[in-house]
Amino acid sequence: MTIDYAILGILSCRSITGYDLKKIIQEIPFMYWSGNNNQIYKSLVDLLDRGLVTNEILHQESSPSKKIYTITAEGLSELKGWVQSAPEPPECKKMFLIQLAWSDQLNEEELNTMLNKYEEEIRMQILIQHEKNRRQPFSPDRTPREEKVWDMIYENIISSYENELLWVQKVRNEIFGN
Amino acid sequence: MTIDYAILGILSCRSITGYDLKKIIQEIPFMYWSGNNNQIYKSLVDLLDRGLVTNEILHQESSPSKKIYTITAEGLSELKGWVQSAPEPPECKKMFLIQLAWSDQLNEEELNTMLNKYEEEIRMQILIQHEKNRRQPFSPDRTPREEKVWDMIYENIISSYENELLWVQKVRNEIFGN
DNA sequence: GGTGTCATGTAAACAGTTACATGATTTT
DNA sequence: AAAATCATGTAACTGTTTACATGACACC
Repeated sequence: MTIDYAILGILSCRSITGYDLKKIIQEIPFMYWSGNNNQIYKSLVDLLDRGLVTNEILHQESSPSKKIYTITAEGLSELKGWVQSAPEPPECKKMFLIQLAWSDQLNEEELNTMLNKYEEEIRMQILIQHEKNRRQPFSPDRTPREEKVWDMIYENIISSYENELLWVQKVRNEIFGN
Repeated sequence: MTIDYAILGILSCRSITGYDLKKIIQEIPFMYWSGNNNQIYKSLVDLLDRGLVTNEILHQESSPSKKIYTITAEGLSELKGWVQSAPEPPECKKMFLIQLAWSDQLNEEELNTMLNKYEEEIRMQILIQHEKNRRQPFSPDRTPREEKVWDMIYENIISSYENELLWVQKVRNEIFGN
């Protein structure tokens, strides 16, 4: 599971509880495990078994006990190994392309409405991204280089959406233009 | 299941067997259900039950019998309804961004190697896409407008990869430049 | 004689999401 | 008094991928 490496990465910056990991992963936009993410509890047990993390149980009075997870030396080298492993190409699920592919039954007005809705949706996503970046939920910032790298990651996401916007405009031009 | 609509769409162009559907879905790049895709057999049963498709069984001597699926009027209107339904934003899984996010353990050379590998991978994907387009595995081409739409879909995929290339170059510049 | 294609499917594994359970505390 | 937060987790479901099974035929 690749979420394992997302967990190891976050733990490489600071030791935290599963609950906090869950919130961070939900907030960081490029960690696409979006909705209520309960796989992390299973992953943490797995990482413990493999000796890549350890945990310290804090019993609190009048509140459930916390488990604070910390990455081990083996965890760090496992993470480093994965980071350097062969990168996969991006996998994009663009449902809209499939909808567009079968748009032949629609008249011009209906097709135009489709494109408008998509454009609006993309604009909304760009706003959401900017908002997420503004709130800065989590960023390691251990070194100036890392700071730059994280900036570039956020830029990647925004630029993907902006590229999509340009494309919609081109489609409209190509089909309805001149 | 969204693969249902991919199936309905293909059947809206021509009546074919499940086997052929499988091959077409595998070949069309924006139908991302990639590997050996056996869900379609289950989907076809489902679509039959819902009356969105019918099938005609051809018994062949000395060869397994074929089931040729045809879309019904209800299937066509179901498809039209879905096409016009609210579009989802693209969902991109970019593992590389997660790898990059935890690259702080690497030295400059190792980081540069990572970026080079990713750039190479993206270039490879662009080649594969162009090759797929060249072979033209399936395109409906029922109307000039549909032809244009399909061209734009292919352009979307290529342009996403090209945007990714530009981004890698920018990252390299931002981190190692000047 | 082994591999590949045609054509259907089943079974199992894995990944990811949603819903639910617990139980105390804090906020509205 | 109701809702949200803290903190852990389980169970069930959906979606996707991989592997396997069948059986005839064609190709090398």
